[in-house]
Amino acid sequence: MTAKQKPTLLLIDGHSLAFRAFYALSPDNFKTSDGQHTNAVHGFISMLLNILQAEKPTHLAVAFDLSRSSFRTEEYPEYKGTRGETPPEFIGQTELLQEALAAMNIKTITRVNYEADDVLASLADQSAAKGYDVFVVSGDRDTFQLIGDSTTILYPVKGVMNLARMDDAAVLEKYGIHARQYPDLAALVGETSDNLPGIPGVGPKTAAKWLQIHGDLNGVLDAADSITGKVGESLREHKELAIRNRRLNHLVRDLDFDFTQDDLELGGVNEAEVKAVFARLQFKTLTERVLRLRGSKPGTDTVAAVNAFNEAFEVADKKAAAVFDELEIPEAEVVTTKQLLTWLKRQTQTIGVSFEFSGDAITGIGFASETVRKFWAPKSHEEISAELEPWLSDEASVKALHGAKDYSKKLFDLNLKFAGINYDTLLLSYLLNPVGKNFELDELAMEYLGLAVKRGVPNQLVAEETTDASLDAWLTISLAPKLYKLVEDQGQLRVYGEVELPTNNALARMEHYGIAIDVKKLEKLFERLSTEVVEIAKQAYEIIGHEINLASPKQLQTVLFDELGMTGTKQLKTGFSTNAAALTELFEQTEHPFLARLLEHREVTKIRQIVETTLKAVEADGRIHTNYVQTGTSTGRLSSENPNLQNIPIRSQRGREIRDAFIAGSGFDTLLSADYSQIEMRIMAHLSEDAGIIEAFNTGEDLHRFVGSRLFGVKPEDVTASMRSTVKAMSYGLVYGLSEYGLAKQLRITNAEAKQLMSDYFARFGGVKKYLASVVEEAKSLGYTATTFGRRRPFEDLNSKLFQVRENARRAALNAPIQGTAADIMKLAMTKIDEKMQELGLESRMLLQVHDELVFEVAKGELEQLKTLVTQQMGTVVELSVPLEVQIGIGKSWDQAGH
DNA sequence: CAACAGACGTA
DNA sequence: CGTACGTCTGTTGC
Repeated sequence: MTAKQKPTLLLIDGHSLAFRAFYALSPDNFKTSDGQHTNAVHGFISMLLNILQAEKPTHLAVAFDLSRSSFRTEEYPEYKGTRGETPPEFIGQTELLQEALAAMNIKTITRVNYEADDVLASLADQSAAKGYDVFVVSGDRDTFQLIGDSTTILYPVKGVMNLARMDDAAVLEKYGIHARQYPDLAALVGETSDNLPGIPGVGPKTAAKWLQIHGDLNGVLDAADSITGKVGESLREHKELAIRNRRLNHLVRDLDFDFTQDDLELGGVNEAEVKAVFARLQFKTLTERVLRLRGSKPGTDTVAAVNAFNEAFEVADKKAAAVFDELEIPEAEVVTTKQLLTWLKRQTQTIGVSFEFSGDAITGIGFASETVRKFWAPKSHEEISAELEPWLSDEASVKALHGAKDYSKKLFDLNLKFAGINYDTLLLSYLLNPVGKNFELDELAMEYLGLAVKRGVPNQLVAEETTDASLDAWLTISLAPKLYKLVEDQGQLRVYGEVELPTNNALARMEHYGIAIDVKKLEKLFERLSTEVVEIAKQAYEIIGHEINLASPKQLQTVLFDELGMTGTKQLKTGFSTNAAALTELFEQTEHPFLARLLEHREVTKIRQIVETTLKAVEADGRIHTNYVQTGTSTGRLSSENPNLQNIPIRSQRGREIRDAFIAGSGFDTLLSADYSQIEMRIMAHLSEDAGIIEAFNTGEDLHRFVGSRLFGVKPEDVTASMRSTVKAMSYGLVYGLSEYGLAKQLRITNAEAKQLMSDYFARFGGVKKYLASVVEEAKSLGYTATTFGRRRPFEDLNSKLFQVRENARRAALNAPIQGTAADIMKLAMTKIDEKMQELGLESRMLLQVHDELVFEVAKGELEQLKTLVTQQMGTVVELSVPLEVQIGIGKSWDQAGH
């Protein structure tokens, strides 16, 4: 058979892909010098070029919705009614996109009263009938009904910008039904994004099961009477919803057009037009990619357009941060040891590095400059230490890594020295967006480079198939200067260079060392607690006369609120709360002995559970090596995981026994614990410049007693315990954005009393009031808060129309600079202490950080020296208007070292 | 088996 | 309706 290329038509839902691009790329990074956002246009064109390359269509059209109204909204006004307002950054981009498409000689189609998908459906059907292969790009799953032998849907999937190729087999695999049945399934299940509720209780699985048996929606409805159970009942009751949904999700396939497929044939782009339009968009290499399209027509070029283009880029180049170059990923090259060393020796620029591990062993290392990718597979650990370690440990060989701490720790474990790390793209991206959850290289490449990295995922459009370390190294070196520039522009260079980056070293060492555990002691404790649990549970069962699962809130609700007839206090989604606060309140009302047993059971099982996970985390060296996550919080604190050593119990006696099993390891004398006393209140004093609070700290008087005496107008010695605890609750509450309502609830007073208390407080400590108000005001106008070191946290919800959303943002914004400054201070102290300890060659080690506390393992004869060093460094990292007080404790265990 | 809610440990 | 976390358990729905 002779191969003649079948004509292939590519149809795109314009809004759908533009929106998809908008959310994949940050608008902040795609802006022209006059402030027009272009991320949606850039992403769209970039995606389009990828598809053209991958599918090689001969014909192309893009359909746009004209407005939100269509014949569907006429029938059902709530259709798509849940969609929010258009984001302000998106405004104007549709028009720009249409201009860009026009310049590329791509036909755009709209139709009054219809949605873009109806246009696509009609074109797809009519073209398939004429022998075309058809690809439809749409984020609307309703288009699955178009799938056929010649029609395929390219559907955007989550994460980085990718398109899944949905044919009948793919739909069958994902949903268990054929593509033609999909709209029936959607009708039964409903579509939240279109504001179309489905049959209550019916999910995709149930719907698929019915359709497999009964063929289509009509079949299911006809058989409704024979479907048993709750869902059957629900179906009979709500069948008209499904019928309506099916009518609305049916795509119109017979629209007439005043053009033919021939008019959609891809010709060349109009070079002058493209240059003119793209110059306005300030797209540089994207323009080159477009002009490289097959059959570009240079004919109508004009001098003016070319000049405009060149001029635009002279301006734009100076504003490099606003302009994106389309990047070419270089080919990876596998190198021998000799080739690698020769190459490394010649490099003067920063090198991107990424390691590949198998277990603990290094199996490969990627290296990259902006234009080169190298991959080296060492033959042995010895080869690494002999050949590469000189470069790895060379301070002057500057490196860029993504997540340097984890690599440093692994290299410490392998006894390799590692230095010269100036760029950590993980930390840089965290500083740019500390609220983010995903800091993976691929995601960052999409957001900051406009680059969709493909790693050979099947069933997706693949531009580049590779998974090796050299790609990570190249992405790292490509991201590093851009992220660094952004961090610099935001004034966060200090927090990066002085706080985050150096903290890497201290953390890598702490994780590498780990903390010693008295395993026998914990095992005994576990046994003892288990016995207690059984005993307490037995007593509880006897009281209510039967056994239940005391860990099940649901079963507890039945016992408490049905069987025992108690009146619940706090309402949750699933019924009344059974948490400790609620149980305590119930106990005060009823004095029912079951509640006492239950509360004790809760405490003991919780402690036992922590003992169990702690024990499981002990490694072969008898120590626990937690993982500190430097990107784990939105305020700048660390978090600790696997296991979390920042929430080991201390308040209850049973809990403290766990701390008693955290001990100094063999060869070490004791543990030393150093903590900042009341650091957040001190920062509040400093930031607010409130004379009263500052005086309290400077006189050395107990803070709460001092504030209490001012607030209640009595002598400090006459402040009663209850006055002091009221003041303490309020002072701490303020750091967390406490409201009158919250204060009233906590102190069990009326709202009016709480209001009076707060206004008295603010009257005496006016600086605090002024400061707190200014934090919110500034965050509202700037869109972020900042610590004294410049660490930012963005806030978008401070002007939300929804009370709860707005209030949540307000409280978080009040707290962020305080908690964040405390975190900065602690990280800085850790770095200084770590550096000093290295410098002095101490054998003692820093092991744990718990936000305001550090735990050290003290080597013989070093106690006094370490004590002085730690107190000195922690106390003097920053100069505040109040002293930074450090408390030191020493003991054989963490519990004994605590205070 | 995964996702969610509820609970609870820490600063 | 006081901030910031991580982990476990039961439950639900896949």
